[in-house]
Amino acid sequence: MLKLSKKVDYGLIALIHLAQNPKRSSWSAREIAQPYNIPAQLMAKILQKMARSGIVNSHQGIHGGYALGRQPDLINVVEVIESIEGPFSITNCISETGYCLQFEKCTIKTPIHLLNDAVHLILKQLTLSQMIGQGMVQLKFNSDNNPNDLVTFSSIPIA
Amino acid sequence: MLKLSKKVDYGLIALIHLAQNPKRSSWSAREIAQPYNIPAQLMAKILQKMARSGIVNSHQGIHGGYALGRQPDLINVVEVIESIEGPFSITNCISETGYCLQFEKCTIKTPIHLLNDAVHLILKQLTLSQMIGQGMVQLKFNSDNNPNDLVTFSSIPIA
DNA sequence: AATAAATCGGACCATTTTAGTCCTATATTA
DNA sequence: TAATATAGGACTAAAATGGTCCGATTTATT
Repeated sequence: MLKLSKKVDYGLIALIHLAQNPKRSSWSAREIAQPYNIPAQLMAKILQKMARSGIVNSHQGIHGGYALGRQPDLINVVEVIESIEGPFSITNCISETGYCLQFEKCTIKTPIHLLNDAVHLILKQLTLSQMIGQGMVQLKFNSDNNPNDLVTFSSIPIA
Repeated sequence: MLKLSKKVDYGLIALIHLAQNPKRSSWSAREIAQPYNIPAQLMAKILQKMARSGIVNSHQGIHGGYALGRQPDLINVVEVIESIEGPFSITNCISETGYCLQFEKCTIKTPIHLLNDAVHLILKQLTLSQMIGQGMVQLKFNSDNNPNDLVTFSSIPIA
């Protein structure tokens, strides 16, 4: 149900690790995976996918490994998700090739599509620099009917 | 990846069906399921779950069936998700009994928690009355860094 | 009273998705 | 040339989801 996969969790952990250790020019998949008890080969696969989309740079060879491909403020969560799992969509009928039996009579297309856009925007706004605490508060939103509901992104836990 | 399940889709379709047909006091699971090509027994299970949490009322017997348990503006998407799938959480480590191997060293707890709250709030703001087009635009949000990004919930498609 | 049509709910099975492993090839440095 | 990395496809294992079956109960109608 609307869950982030472990692979994306692992990808984010890896990126945060790289962002927080900028002095080393390169980390191997194994080095990144070990302290978090993540299977090294799985971490390697995830880093390879992020490398294909330019989120990280890789180099092979005996002292090879991975480094951030961009500055932390230019890496957002949607990109990470899409690099690991393909195009982002909250539902089965958006950007889907398969035929949907409900399609013609489907009454939820419009609201779900709007939900999709809202979640997509939130994920796009959350960057790696915010996650490592170097960004200012960047995204906040509230609603017309409940102005007291306010969510503020900050890397510092909100009391 | 962060997908709404079919069961939730079906639940929403059922609720919209009930909301859009207020003249009939009761619809059976089969009647609701049929026009959308949804398996009737599965729809029955979903309606039963929504009945347990009061989203719909049920009555047994030969002319039994389901009706909305509340006004459409008092039913939101989070409730529907939680009635069908249990407590809402975007990740594996929030409200989880199982032990997380990454927990002590986990670096993504805080950002993921904030993401969770943001998505939760969006889902809470979207009500059944909005989905059937009887609500005004109710939720909009933007961000400090990209004020032009604006998502507005409306049951009328935005051009 | 009997019957028909509905909900209730647990057990079960099938399918799909996700997580993780294995293996071979290639690159790079010492 | 040996050691240690990435690249990537194929495969297997595990978990989540989707869907079915069945026996029990409720209730309106005949």
